[in-house]
Amino acid sequence: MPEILEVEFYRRHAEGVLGLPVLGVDAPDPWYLKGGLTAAALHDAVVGRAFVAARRIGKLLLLDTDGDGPTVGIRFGMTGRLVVDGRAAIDRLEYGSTRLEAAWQRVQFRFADERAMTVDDPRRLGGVELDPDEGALGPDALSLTKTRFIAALAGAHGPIKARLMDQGRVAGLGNLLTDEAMWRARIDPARDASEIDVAEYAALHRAIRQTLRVLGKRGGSHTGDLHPARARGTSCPRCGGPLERRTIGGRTTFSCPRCQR
DNA sequence: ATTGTGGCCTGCCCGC
DNA sequence: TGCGGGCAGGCCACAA
Repeated sequence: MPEILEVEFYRRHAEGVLGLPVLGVDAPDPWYLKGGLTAAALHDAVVGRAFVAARRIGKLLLLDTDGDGPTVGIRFGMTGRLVVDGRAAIDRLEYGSTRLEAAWQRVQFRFADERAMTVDDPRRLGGVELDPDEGALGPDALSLTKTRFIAALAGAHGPIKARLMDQGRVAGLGNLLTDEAMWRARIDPARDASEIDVAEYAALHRAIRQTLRVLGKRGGSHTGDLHPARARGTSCPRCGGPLERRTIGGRTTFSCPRCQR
């Protein structure tokens, strides 16, 4: 699913249409428009303008328009893809589909010469809104310093994994990346955040940085060392011991009870 | 205020 | 071969 790495690929993909005046907007699915946005309002807000910057905070893609125009915020849920001129930024999406069905097009921005940027989302778990609340998100995981990471988790309670996936504390980590980082840091995802000491938070920060760097190079959040073992009855790729499958923070969690303490 | 839970959505996969 | 049920999880509303 799109986690921070995939959305960063989408962001770079979106840079291909910067500066092009928007000629038209299609938004056939009202459910996909969030924060009271309507297809007519979206049309009025962006047609005649150009996107001038493609930013990203965590999993939220932000497209700034020129002049005093609004910022278009796009969330991709777990199956959303960004298609520019008929080409997807990512071919394979875990739990998604490789197909591009016309019925899955939720929002499309059209430019001259038949060019277009489309949000394609079979399961409709994503959404588009104008001027999203950027302040509700914590520091971005791809540019996260150790100091800001520790500050972001200060005072947190509950399973550490749930807090890492809390976008208000750290923005960008989803289920797969969090499991991979916790496995690399050798910390039990069920432990209470308030009982993790500073040295462990430093190790966790290093593991997050490493996970994002390595999996980013490999091509996405589904390329982790732990990922092939995300099935019942599998063993730890490090120690060979049996992996544990639990629900933590409402999400399916794989961890190694021998390696992770 | 912060954390926990359920539901949304629908393609896909497994078992019968 | 077809079909039904379970599963996937990012995000939000709501509860505690």
